[in-house]
Amino acid sequence: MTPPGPLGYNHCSARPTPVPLGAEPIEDPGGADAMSSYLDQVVDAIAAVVELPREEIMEAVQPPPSPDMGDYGFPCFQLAKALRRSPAQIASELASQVQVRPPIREARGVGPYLNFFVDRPRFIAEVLGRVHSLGTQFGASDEGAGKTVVIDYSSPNIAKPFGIGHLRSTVIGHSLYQLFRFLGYRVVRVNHLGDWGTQFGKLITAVKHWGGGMDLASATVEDQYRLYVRFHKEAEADPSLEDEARAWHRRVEEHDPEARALWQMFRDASLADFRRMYDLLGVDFDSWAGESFYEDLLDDAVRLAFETGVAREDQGVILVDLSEYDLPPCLLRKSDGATLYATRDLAALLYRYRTYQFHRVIYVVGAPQNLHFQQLFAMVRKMGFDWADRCVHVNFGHIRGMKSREGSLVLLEDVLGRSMQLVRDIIRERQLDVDNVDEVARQVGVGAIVFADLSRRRIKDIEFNWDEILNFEGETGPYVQYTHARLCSLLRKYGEPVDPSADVSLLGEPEEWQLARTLEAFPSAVCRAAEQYEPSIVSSHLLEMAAASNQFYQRHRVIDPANPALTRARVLLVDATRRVIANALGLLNMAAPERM
RNA sequence: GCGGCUGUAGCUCAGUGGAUAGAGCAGCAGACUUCGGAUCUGCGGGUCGGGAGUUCGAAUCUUCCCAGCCGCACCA
Repeated sequence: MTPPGPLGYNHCSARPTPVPLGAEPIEDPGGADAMSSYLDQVVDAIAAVVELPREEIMEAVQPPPSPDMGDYGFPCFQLAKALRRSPAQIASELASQVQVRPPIREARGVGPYLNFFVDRPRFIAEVLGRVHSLGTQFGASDEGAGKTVVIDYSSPNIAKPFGIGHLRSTVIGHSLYQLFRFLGYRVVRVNHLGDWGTQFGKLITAVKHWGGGMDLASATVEDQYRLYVRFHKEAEADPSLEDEARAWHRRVEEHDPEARALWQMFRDASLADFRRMYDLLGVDFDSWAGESFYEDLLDDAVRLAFETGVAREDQGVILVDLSEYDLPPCLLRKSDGATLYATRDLAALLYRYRTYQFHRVIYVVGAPQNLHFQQLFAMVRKMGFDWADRCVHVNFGHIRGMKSREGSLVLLEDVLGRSMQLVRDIIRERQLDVDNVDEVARQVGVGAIVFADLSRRRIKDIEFNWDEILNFEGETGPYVQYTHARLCSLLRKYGEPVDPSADVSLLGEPEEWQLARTLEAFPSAVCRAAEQYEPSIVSSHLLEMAAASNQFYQRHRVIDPANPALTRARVLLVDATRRVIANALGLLNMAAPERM
């Protein structure tokens, strides 16, 4: 389906009023594009000499491939066609015509491009001043004030243990929570637990058949999982087991005491296990209203579907015809009277709108359920609710190489455990100066797994690979965290307070300029990430900042007793970098340890 | 069969219609006798799945193929 448009942001395209010359540290509580005034000035300069709408110029201006070619570039191909002269000729003519005034320092024709150089010291001063004054709020905004976003994520089927496959929804959803909160939205985190349905009937059937000697009260999730796998194995030979499972599920729905007690037991055991994993991940929810929560609302939902004239009875089932949306019909009640996944999701969606009056509801659920959500949203639209277009399915590719029904599930607990152990090993082998080893092992070990997941665009499938996920070098979570820790170490060594009034015009090295530019671009990366519901935009920007930081660090000495002024300026840059990296890590729900 | 997603270096992936398609991993060769080597530098490696079209300009947009994955009413 076509996702609804962005949340009506004006954040990313907003043009704050240009900063007057000599302005003091910029006050912008919104924290929007700090330097868009530079782009504005460039566009103004072009607009004054070219017969093109401002918006078109804005669209066309882009950064040149190399910093020594300029800071902003305007391609002249289009003009060449209209003016019947070569683009290169036009570019150099325009270069001599445009008004060059601060903060633009120079305009130059570079081949077919009209390139601009800005006042870099001033640019750097503004970025660093802004980061210093806004701190953890650099990149944040209040565009979401008064708006509520409901995010449904993680939402595991708790008849199975927490597998690595569940991780994607959990970390993408939690990152979106951080992003939207950062942009000022009120965010309601909902874990729509899959604690209902035939899968529990299967577990009950399995325990009835093969769980004779099992101590049900102390059964672990692993025991449950063995039952689950065994059920699917046996059901291949004996399909009547499936009927039995459906019957047990119906008895749960009908409040049969025995069925209910068994269901409750399985649910409690699973939930305890899941909570342990959430604690490890640092993930929490505002609502744990799972499918069972909507039990009493199912009849109402089906009734409403009837009353609005969208549902009808057909051959013993209740369904909603969606042919007008080119979608297959959606079943709300089976012929045995039991409800389905779609029924519960419909009830949940209606409940959520009533309860939260959301500006947007986001479902972070795998791409295999694309059709399901198209049907769900089409159903509420057909029921006449105009908020149907505020519902978004944020889908993602699945993790391949595991089949939970066959028992080849990779458990999240094992992955996190091995990752954390690896961190401990590294700390011991390298004799690193870390006193809280367990805490750092958790931060870095978990961070590695989380980052691996969030650093790819969410739609892509992931092939699970131990070697790859346990590699901490290159474009990885530990790499970024290490960069941060090393900057912190540098500041510790410096030992004095950071001086926000340091003379940053001394920062003339290419690596310093490059680093400042990546810091400046952070707020707009945050915007794009939220607009596209795509945390990987934050992670790839984070990698850029880390790379720029490491290149700077490698080539230039920061603390130089012989040059205190330069030291102060570089310390300010280092401090700003460490702050922005920490902000970005926070948006990915990763810790920023100061030593590791 | 119908629909959707994906296809870029050996592998994993970036890539606003614009300048010489970039990173990391793996491989090889290197780095400051002082700020942390989980770092940095260099080298090799590309029919951007294929064809056609639109455009001054296409990895990017349109269309037709091909391949892989996913989905298509009594599972979730």
